[in-house]
Amino acid sequence: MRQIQDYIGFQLLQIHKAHRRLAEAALNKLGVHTGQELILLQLWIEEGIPQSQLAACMEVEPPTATKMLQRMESAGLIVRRQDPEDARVSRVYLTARGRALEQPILDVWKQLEAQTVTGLSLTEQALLHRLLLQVSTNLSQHVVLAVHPVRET
Amino acid sequence: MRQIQDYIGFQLLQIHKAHRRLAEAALNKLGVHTGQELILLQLWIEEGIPQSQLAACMEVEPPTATKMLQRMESAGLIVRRQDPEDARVSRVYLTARGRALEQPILDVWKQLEAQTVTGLSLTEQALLHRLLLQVSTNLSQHVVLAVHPVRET
DNA sequence: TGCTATTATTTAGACGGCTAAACAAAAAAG
DNA sequence: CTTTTTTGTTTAGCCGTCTAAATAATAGCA
Repeated sequence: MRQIQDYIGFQLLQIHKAHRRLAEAALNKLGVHTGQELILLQLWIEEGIPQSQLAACMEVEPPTATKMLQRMESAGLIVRRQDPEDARVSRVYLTARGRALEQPILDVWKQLEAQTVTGLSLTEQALLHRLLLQVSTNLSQHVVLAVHPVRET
Repeated sequence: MRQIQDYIGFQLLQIHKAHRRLAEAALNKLGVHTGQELILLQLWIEEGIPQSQLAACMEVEPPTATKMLQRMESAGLIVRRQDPEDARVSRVYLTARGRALEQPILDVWKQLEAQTVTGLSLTEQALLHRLLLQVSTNLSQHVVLAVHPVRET
């Protein structure tokens, strides 16, 4: 049987862990946690969007967004204000502190990307990107895997 | 500037999320959570290993292993027994329930892998594997990324 | 108008992951 | 042989992630 270590799926798991480790270390120095920078990234593009939309474009469930935003608000990175037209929606805005993180965080991502593709030619990078796009598509189909029943001996 | 969506690092993040989603859905039906199956995987190879070693080969910190094993013990998947020779180490053993999960879980992984590489030729799969190996190596160097100071306006 | 969906957010609680600090037992040093 | 150091595990507490259920406010419909 093939070793689990040979599975692409397993490699992706390990890579993700390593990638996260490096990102976390760098972002912590800026007072941010991995994941939060993606929220900021969206806000730098479009400030004041409803948090439901923020959750959607991050592909995260609403409760996850709620928690993260609560923490980011406590940390003084963002503020939330109720929409005057629709009292249900809460819109998210940057603070000066949140705005000031744009360049440093983009820089962290840039360095991390450089580290990630070290030793790969531009051709290989493009190829990897294409292959990962296919994988991404494959996994986004929300198929239901068959699960064989457990027969206890 | 390059969009963050074009970064290999960002693709890896999304892929991991999707992969985890599918794995979690399938494993839940077997009464297991993602991550726990990797512990079982190791135990099917080598039962009775010290949990420090288990943590090491999963590349996870000791407290993480402790928590997971506590839950898995509550769930009746494993048991932990103190080593008689060295009272510090706790060795991990499978229960019948944990042993019975071997085939179903391997099957889930096999299906998930098939889903992952759908549409890729064997050549492309080998290529992807090789490229990911390089990325894995790149990210395993525990370099320290430079972090530019934040200048608030 | 008033009742019923529907929609946006939050709370509660579980899980994987981490760091820092406590704890216990064995090994090393004096 | 006693003290100090090292090693293995655990506790506490934080963060991201999820699901299920509660809450609140708008929109729809009779």
